[in-house]
Amino acid sequence: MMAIVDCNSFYCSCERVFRPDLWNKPVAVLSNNDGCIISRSDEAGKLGVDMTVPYFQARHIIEKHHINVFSSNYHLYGDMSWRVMETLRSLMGNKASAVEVYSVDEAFMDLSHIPPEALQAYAVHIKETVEQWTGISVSIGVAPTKTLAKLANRLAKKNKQRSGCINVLATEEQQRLALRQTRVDDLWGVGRAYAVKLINWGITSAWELSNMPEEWAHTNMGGVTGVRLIRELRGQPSIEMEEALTDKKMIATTRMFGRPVRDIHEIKEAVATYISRAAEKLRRQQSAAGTVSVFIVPREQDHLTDFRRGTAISNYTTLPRATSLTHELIKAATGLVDVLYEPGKEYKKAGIMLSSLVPDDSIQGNLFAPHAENEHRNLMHAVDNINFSMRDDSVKFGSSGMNKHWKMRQELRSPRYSTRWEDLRKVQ
DNA sequence: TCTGGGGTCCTAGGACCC
DNA sequence: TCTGGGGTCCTAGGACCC
Repeated sequence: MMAIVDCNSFYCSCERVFRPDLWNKPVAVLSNNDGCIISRSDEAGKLGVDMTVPYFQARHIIEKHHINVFSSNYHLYGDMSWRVMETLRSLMGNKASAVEVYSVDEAFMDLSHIPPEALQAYAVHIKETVEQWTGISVSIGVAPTKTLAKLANRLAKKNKQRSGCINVLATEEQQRLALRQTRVDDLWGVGRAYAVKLINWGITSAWELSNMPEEWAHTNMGGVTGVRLIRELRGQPSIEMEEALTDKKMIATTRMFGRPVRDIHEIKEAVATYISRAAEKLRRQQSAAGTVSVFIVPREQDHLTDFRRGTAISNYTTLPRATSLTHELIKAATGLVDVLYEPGKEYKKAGIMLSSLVPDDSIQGNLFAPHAENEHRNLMHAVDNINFSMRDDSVKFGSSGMNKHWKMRQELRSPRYSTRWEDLRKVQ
């Protein structure tokens, strides 16, 4: 059997761990740039704060009910996430393959060693341990496949009172009932596009979908992906547990600007800053990038297009040799800005992507490489160390700019309680 | 006025090869 | 007029996830 452990209103819960005065109070967390709501507590939900609505639209409700709002604080969430995952790993005896970290607030666990009659009690044990050790409350779904576990968890969250945030679908009877209660567009693996298709075909419940032939799924739902989905719904495991800690295949950094930008130098500063951040991640996993892509999004036509897909203008360069050196990557990226930028236009967003990642075998320096190259590597290493131990961006490249007028807004961020000494919570 | 930021996998189709 | 068959690799784009 498979379990999914999912933190409840994760970002809000993180904010509350260090603020007991907010327990049982409505809380909401904003996306980058204080753009929209990306997490809200149950209390805030009941007051009418919906997920993904723009902040400016929810603002009147927030002010009226004195809802506590925070800009996102990824240092805090990242650290709390690590604590939760470590707790799960230790519960599984630190067997690496038994816990798969699926996202910042979710993990799959392989419970095949637990006898069916003990699953419910074991799930309670997991929940209580995580809550006691980390202060974060979780919901748990248990079922024979990942897809059914996700479905079980959804139902558990929908009715927290009755379920106690735990739902075990051990028998076929329970699974069938759960499938009947779930709409097809609420399934893990069915997004907006497939939902429309399915409903047009008259398939509305997960149960109905699970009864469709595999060949049908193959032609109509993305080939093997659709077949896997159907099998998973029928209780045949078709999505395996994945290796923990695999290297990224691509690293991206993209941001909205805090205000529209028309100056090419500011765009280049932003791009250089994003590259620096991505290159740091690149070196952390000991990779080098063979391709650098850049995109910028003009402000015009805002209302004509889906703002997420936007009308990004993009281009990429294939480097003569894969590299992890920030200044080489910056040079390529700012060169692309020259190609993409049109004078007179206003831009609202920019982003970069590092791809064609390969292991950087020579990251330790290479005896036969030119002297200068090793110097560069040592420099990068030093910069990473300083920025890690002191403060972000203590040391940075001049091309990243000093003033950063384009920088995103983040006016309501909480302290980094658990990752910065100076932000440590004080107790009287 | 004000709408996030990462990622992954899969398929189709073109280029190219023998 | 009539013009094979099979394979691989790569890329763009669609779909999904949180």
